Amino acid sequence: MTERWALAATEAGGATLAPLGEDGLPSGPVRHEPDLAEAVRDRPDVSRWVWRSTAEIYPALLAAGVRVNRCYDIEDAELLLLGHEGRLGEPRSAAAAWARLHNAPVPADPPPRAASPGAQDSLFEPSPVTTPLPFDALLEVYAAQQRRHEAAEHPGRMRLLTAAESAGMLVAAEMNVAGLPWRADVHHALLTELLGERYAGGGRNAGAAEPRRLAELADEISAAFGRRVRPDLPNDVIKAFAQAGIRIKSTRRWELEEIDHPAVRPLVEYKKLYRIWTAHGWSWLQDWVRDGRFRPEYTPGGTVSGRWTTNGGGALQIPKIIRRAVVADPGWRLVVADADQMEPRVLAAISRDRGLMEVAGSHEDLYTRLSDRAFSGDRDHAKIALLGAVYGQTSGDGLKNLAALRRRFPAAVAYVDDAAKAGEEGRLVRTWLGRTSPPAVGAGDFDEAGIPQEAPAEGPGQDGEFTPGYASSNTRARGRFTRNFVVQGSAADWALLMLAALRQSIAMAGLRAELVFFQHDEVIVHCPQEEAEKVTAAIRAAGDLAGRVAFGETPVRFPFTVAVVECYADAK
DNA sequence: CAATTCGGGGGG
DNA sequence: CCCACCCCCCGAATTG
Repeated sequence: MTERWALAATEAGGATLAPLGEDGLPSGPVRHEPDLAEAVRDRPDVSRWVWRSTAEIYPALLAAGVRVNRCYDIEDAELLLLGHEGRLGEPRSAAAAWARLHNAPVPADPPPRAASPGAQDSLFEPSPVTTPLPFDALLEVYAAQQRRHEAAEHPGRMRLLTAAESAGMLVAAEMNVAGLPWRADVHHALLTELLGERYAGGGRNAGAAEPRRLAELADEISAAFGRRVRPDLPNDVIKAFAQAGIRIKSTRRWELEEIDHPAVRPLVEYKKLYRIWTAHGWSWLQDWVRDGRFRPEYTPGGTVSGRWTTNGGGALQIPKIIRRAVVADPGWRLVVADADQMEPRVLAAISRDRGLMEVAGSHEDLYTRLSDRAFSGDRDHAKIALLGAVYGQTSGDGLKNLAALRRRFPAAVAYVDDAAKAGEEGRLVRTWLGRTSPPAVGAGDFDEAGIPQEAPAEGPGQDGEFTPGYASSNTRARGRFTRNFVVQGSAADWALLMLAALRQSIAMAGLRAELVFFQHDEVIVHCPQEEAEKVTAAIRAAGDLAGRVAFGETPVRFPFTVAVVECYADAK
């Protein structure tokens, strides 16, 4: 039974819904029911719910204990379709889409909601990226979107993309409810261990005195300079070094570590601890951790490349040391799974470079295999060369090694070179599934004030270099962006499919396991200890399945490093 | 006064 | 190699 139904919530908590036919238009009458969750619960055979916005409607269903198998998020699809059509920047609300269909005035999108620290209460509030729209108008937009998929460069992949990102929306909403297990007591102990006692008074850092350890380090720094220096003010530090006869351009850590001065050690230590204090200190804990869970608000596709962002709490930048506070519930485990060398494997799959596919056709470390074949066993050189190719490195040792890479893996390097060339020429590029780069920003592609640009850093002339003789730095930056976009974005495509497959298999197996964390190439599943093995297998299977679904038959493998741990910090 | 930019450092 | 890609977050400095 594969049925699609459209669903909208009414203000009174009811539902408006209708079955949909092949063309995306209603195949039966529109119904009105008094209870949104009941309406969904009563229709277990519906295979996909079509609605305006997952963030708007799904939290209410989850709060009522109702999960759905699949959905189609119209406003998310609108964003992807507009991007594919080269119209990114036009309003993406369903109301705007409807207006475009009818040549009516197009309403602007409402501004995005700001982060709401620790807001338990905001959990179940609608998250409005949206302007109201009548139900039948919404259905019109959906039907039109179905037709727009057919006009895409690869309709099948585009359908996969919108379906996968809709699944990502479900995962995000469910992870927001589950939360990442977080032991506030462990975090507190850790802060005290690192920073010393916190001075009384402050809920907030602002205005509060520094913790003891920071104050001590500040004193050490001042003593080393022989005068009072504020270590958190870069200007002050640069001046102090200048008076000591040492000229530095910035106070970045690696620059400080170059110099020989007694202030360096405490300064570097201060920076490390200061960062923890301000970004993951006591006020962070108070703002973001409730009832043993850290609940960031995930935004699937929050970046241009399709990677996710979070709307507060910095969930995707948890420092390694702070991960000691992420601890499974008693009797439960964290299954921490990291996709191995995801981006080079994806490059192999999308470029279909014979040599690179062979290298990536194994679960073994990709960089080691690469170095055995092309870099006489030097893994670091192999890794730097590959990353340099993907990032568009312009200087350093990577360039030398890039020449070797180009000889051995011509199709792979040509793939990213072509993407760079497209970017420099102002063309759009797409990920494997069809997520499309935004158009270049500055109107013309010429540099400000027409200042003549120097020739590109040619270095020792590489053969096969495509770079036109004189490209502005903006143009070259654009090329690096599109070069990286096709790889990073296609990797995000794969990760999204993997996540969707994992979510499905956990549900199908009837496990109590729950997805609690996702960070580009890494997932964490929280599960009863006895489920850990099944979860591990499910993750590996999801990776394989995602590879096949995204890229078709390919020799490329997508292995994971998996750790079953009680504490996140103990993984890898 | 609030909003924006900068410098630095965390993640992948 | 600390450079190249995508981000978030903070406090201070600067700008409106």
